[in-house]
Parts: sequence; structure tokens; C-alpha cells
Amino acid sequence: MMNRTAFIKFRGNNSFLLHSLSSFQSGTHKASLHSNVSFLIHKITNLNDALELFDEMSHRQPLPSVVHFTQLLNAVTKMKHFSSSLDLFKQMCSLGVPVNEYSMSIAIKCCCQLYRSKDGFAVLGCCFRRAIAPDVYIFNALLDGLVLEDRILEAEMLFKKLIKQKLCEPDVVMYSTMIKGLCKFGNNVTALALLRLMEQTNCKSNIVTYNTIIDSLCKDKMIDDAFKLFKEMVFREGILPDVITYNTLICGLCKLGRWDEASKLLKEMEDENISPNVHTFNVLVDAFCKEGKVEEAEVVISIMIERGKALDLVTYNSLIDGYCLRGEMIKAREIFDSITLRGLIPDVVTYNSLLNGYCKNRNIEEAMQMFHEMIVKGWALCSCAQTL
DNA sequence: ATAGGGTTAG
Repeated sequence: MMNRTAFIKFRGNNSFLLHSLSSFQSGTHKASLHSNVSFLIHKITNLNDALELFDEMSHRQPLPSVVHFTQLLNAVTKMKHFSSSLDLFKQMCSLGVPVNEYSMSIAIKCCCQLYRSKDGFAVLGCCFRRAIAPDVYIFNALLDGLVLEDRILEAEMLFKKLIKQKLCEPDVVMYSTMIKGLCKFGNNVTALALLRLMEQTNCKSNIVTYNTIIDSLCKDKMIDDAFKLFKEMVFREGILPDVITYNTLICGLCKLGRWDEASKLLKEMEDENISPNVHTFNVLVDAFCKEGKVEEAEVVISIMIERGKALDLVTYNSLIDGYCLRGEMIKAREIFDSITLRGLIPDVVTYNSLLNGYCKNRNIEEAMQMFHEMIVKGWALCSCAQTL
């Protein structure tokens, strides 16, 4: 086993290592090689560091354990670099690291999040061939993948099959994922029925289950049903609402123009010691902008700034929409230009908003210029561009 | 022994 000093020497003048050196010296970590690997993995904050560490790990003799590789894979997956994570998984396999259900579940999750649930099921086949028993994490990843691809019938079939054939015991995540799928398909009735079915099992629903259905009801403008479910969750189930619950309900109220109730709820959440976050403020900004009430939106923004909340692209995109709606294209353009100055990168939604604004306000020259910029960025076929 | 999942805004 290598001690700490030897390990540091071994790593040479690598920037990532130097960066974590100070924490090493102040920490009380054991100097064993393996605790060092775990320690380094938990400090990963970007893809490059992760790839660098993987490369270094793969050259060790003996190889670090599957646990360490899986920890690293998990870090990459959490950063949403699904393709890279899959690449690393493949490299891991060719290095001869004995993969297990943990690493398999990450690989399957990555396939599914890349809209490649077909490949996810192929990896499931590998599990069976290698006598790795798929667990509930693996099946949840596959179920989520089918929902993501709008393959709701197959999702339902998989869900039913798992239960009928007792392939795994469905847990709250599996129920919630199936409920999300039903909601996505506009089937609130069946989603609620599934919530009721859960009550007859020993699998208890939680805040995510409720948030999912409450959100779906809000999106369908069934705000009163949403509140009924909200009250059931709090008073019958004793589940405390979180910031997502409040954001969802406030969004539902705002979209119906029920401002008084929205502001009451905003106060209620603060009374409950749940602070509004950027999401909350963005909901308000967007709702105001969609009604052309840009002044009110600007007031919300000044409160955000007061509270140290950084405006993000969603905030700016809403503002652009608001100014476009009022035909104030110079102001809209100013917001657009300020995005880059603040270190953010305008996305396809930003461009669409401004393009749309120019079209509706009959500024064809500016619109064409936007459109050409979008072509350069490869966004030419986006919906609003067709309004040209 | 160790490692993994689901919910909100433009």
C-alpha cells in the first residue's frame, strides 16, 4: 500500500491533485491508497477532473475496486455527462473490473437518460447473462426511460409485469415514476388511483409522489383539486410541503391570474420557514411578463437581487417575452444583450423569444438577422422560426 | 463494508 506522500509524488504536478492537497494536509484522512481514491472522487466538480482521475485509476496496479470506479461513474452521472459515464463504464468493462448491479444500474440509467432505453434493456440482458440479479434501481431507471420517451404503454406493461411476476418489490420511487408517466399522459385519474393503490400496500407515498400529482393537476388548471390533495398530504399523511410543492401551487395560481391567493401562499411558505428560491421568483416574473406587467416583474427582480438570488437565463427569457409582448423591442434587445455581459449564454428559447417578438412587431430585418444567427447555431428548425 | 433512483419555472 502506498502512503500519502508516495501517492502525492506518484501523481506528480497534476493540477487536480494540487488543488485537493490543502484539504489533505488539514484533514484527518487515513493515508491508505483507497481512502485517498474515495476522497478524491468526492471532490470531483467537473468532467475533466473525473476523466483525469479515471485515467489515473485505470493505470494503477492493482486496479481500484469496482466500488471506487462506481463512485466515480456516479459523480459523472450526477453532473449529467451521461455519454461520458457510459464511455467510462465500457472502459471499466474492458479493464476487467468485475461489474455488479450497482455499476449496471448506472449504465442503464445513462442509456435511458440519453433517450436510449433500447440500449438500457440490452444492458439488462447483459445482467441476466452474467447472473447479476437486476434490482429495483435498475427497473426504476428503465421505467423512467420509457416515460421519458413517452412510451407510456410499455411503461405500464413493465410496471405490471414486475409486480405480477414478482421480479421486484415496487418501492415509492417506482410508484412515483409510474405516476409521473400517467400524469405526463394527462391521466390524472389513473395517477390518483395508483396513489390510492399504494395506500393498500406497505409502500408509503412521500412528498415527491404528491408533488408529481399536484403539479399535473395545476398544469390542467384543476387548482382546487390540487389544493385538496395538498391538504390531504399535510393533514392526513403528515407530509410537510417543501419549496417544490409551493412553487408548483403558486405557478398554478399565477397562470389562472389568481394573484391574491398566490401572494397569500407566498406569505404562508415564508411563515413555514421555507424560503422562496430562484424557481419561485421566476414563476412570478414569468406570470407577470405573460400579462405584460413588466413593471411588476421588475419589482420581483429587485426583491431577488435584495435577497442575493442570482437571476438566471429563465428570468431573462421571461423578461424578453414581457417586453416583446408590449412591443418594446429596444428594451427586449437590451435584455438580450445583457445576458452575455452577465456571463450567461442565450439558448434556443432566448432566440425564439426575440425572433418571435421581431416578427409580431413587424421588424422583419431584425427578425431575419436573428433567424440567421439561429441557423448558424443549428436551431433553424425550431418552432417559432417557422413564423417567418 | 463500500456505491445507485423519482418531483417545480422560460
